[in-house]
Amino acid sequence: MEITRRAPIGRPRGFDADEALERAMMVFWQQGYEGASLTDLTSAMGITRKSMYAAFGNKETLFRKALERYTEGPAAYAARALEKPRAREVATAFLAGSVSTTTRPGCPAGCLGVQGSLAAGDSGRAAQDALIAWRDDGRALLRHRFQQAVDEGDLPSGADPELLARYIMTVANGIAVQAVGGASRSELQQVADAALRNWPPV
Amino acid sequence: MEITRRAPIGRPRGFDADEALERAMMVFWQQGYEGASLTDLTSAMGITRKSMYAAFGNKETLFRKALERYTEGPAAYAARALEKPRAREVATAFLAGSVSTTTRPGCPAGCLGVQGSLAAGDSGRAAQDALIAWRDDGRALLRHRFQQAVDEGDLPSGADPELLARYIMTVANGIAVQAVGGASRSELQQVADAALRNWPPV
DNA sequence: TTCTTTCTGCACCGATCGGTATCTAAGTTT
DNA sequence: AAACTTAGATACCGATCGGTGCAGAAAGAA
Repeated sequence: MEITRRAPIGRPRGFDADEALERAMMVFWQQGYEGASLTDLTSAMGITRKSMYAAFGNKETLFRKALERYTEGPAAYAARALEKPRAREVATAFLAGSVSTTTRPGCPAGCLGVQGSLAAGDSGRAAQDALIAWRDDGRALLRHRFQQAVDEGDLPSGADPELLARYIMTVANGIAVQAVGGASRSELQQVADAALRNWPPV
Repeated sequence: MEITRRAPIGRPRGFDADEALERAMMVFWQQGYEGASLTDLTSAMGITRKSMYAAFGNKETLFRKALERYTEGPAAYAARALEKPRAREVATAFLAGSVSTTTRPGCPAGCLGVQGSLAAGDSGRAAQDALIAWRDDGRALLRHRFQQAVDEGDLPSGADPELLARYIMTVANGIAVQAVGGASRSELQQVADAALRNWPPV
């Protein structure tokens, strides 16, 4: 069985697909799905329409790939937060990550997972649904993590993991909206601190 | 001086401008500024493009008038909340109003002041700025109200009106995002209750 | 009646949308 | 060298965008 990975026949791609995807992610992050035109995207990516279609399919699949990259890049704070040993640290790290990612210098303000997912015309409905599912996934991960904390005695047995997860997600979403409105990192960190002040004691 | 309000010359308008504006508000509420096309708007309003332009100017002024109507209609809970005698009641009523307005049956989920204000292409930037200013206004009103509460001794002297206002606004914005994602009214009211659990005692 | 204004309805404007087609040139395989 | 694939550039597709122009009818004021 030949498993040698041979190079594909033909002229190799002349651009770095990862870097192009990174640039596309930034455009979607700032302008949302519908607000980002193909002209915006391809000129930021430094490639032609044809190359974009050959490499990524179409605008919608490009968006989905950009969202994946966002999850593993700027939004990786979420996965890291979930690994903290204590539920309180999970919540604290999640909100702190949300604050720093939505206010990172050199990146668009706000959260790609929230931008442009609220209102949409017909053409953006699929992207809107994808982002709603994305946020639901994040909330489910938090819920499972908090359930685990209850099982371990890390949270009081009366604590409601579903509610706690929704609460944290709500504050994080609000932080993203505030960031687009120009709120500074320190202002939002104060809000995050305030939101955690009523965290259930062990 | 003649102040008699005489009827304007010419054929009178054949539709109810208030009702047409109400319908337009609903479309903007659901689809955002850019996501709402003139075809969507005028067909919901039941009038032609020409009539719309004659009555409201253009799409942008129509949006601004719809936003005013929203402020005085569905979002009037904010003004009512500010009149409560105690700061705690202000915060409670503000969040409760936010929950009920973003999940009202027969109306789009979410908040017109948040929808479509996060991401925008070039054509939607003016509307985006208008909505950011709208949210800033709301936050300023809360801040002043909480400052007054501090002055009256209704809040502890160490309380930070700026932070409290931003905190409440952040939670309300997050509630709006959650509502678009399909969260129910009771789920969001629980979140609002949780957010107020750490309100400063008198 | 005459004037004025807005009505409805439809065609139309230039611009942009997402997406393709076509060309030549270039690089890597067999 | 032959086969293959991609790159870049440009022009184009039908559809839709926000916004107008024009026609004729309708209704109130002069």
